[in-house]
Amino acid sequence: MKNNEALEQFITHMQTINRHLRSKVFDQQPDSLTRVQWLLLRHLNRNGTRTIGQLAVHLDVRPSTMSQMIDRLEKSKLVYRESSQPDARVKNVALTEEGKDLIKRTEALWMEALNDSFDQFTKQEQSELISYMERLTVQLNKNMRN
Amino acid sequence: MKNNEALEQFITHMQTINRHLRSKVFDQQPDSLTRVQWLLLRHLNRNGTRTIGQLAVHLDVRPSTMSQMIDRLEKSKLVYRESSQPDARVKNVALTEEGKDLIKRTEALWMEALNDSFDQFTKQEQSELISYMERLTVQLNKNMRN
DNA sequence: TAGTATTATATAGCGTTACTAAATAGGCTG
DNA sequence: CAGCCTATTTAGTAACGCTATATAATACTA
Repeated sequence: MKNNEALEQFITHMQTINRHLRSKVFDQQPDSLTRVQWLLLRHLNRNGTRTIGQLAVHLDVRPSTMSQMIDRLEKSKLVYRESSQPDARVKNVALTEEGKDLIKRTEALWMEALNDSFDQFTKQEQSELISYMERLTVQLNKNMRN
Repeated sequence: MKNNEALEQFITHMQTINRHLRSKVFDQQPDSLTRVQWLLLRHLNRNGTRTIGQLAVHLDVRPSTMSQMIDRLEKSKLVYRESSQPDARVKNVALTEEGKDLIKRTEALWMEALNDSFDQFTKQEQSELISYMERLTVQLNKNMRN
């Protein structure tokens, strides 16, 4: 198998799996959130309060984009902004109780479906897979710095 | 490592790596294409002519969305539609020469950057990683059918 | 074969995403 | 303190993505 072919297969699988991660069909939950909003809320739920800038970096969008996304989520009462210290320019974003409830309600089915597939691997296989991906992540992030 | 934690790490890495796959920063090419347009064009370049419906399934969007995306790419003279047989309703989409040129010009750097990271693995590791992802893909697609 | 149901795509409308440009306020440095 | 940089906001615009609807083509059934 030539290298280009291996890489191409990898890319294809990556894109396929990621579509599952993003798919609203996947979790089969009827709600009014967009895919991106859902992912953003989940990220906040898992990782806690984040600044606008951090969230923008995380999703690889401009801070202005993130600010406007947070506007809409604030309007929906799913997140709130609060000022931060020691830098008064920074705004932290956190989930409201309503936001937390929503994620909890909708995440379980999503996780379960992913787990159904992930569970086919042994513990060792899981570790190995994660190790590969971590190595890739590290290297890709390095390349981004160059 | 608890199962939920392993899965969470996997998800995080997946999302990080995929952001690289999608990032226009990643390929550092100045052009007027959006990320989604670029991915779509590349898909056509690699896989040849596809129907609107097929493309919609591939990107997990509605056919109407895809039709309008193709409208814009047709307007830019990067793709063209042509009727298909034996079903007269079906429209095939193919790259123009201009579209092909553009992808060729922009893809090399993108592939090279990915390869820089992928190359850290031995051939055996690559095969193993791809095998894991294939197993995941198959299982996830099965779950979608249920 | 006629009528009905289903399917592939197109079109329009609307909210969201994502970018750029510009602005404001805060922080840092010489 | 002035100038420069930074974090976020606001506005404008094109693209994305959905729903609703329409049209034409195909498939199915009595």
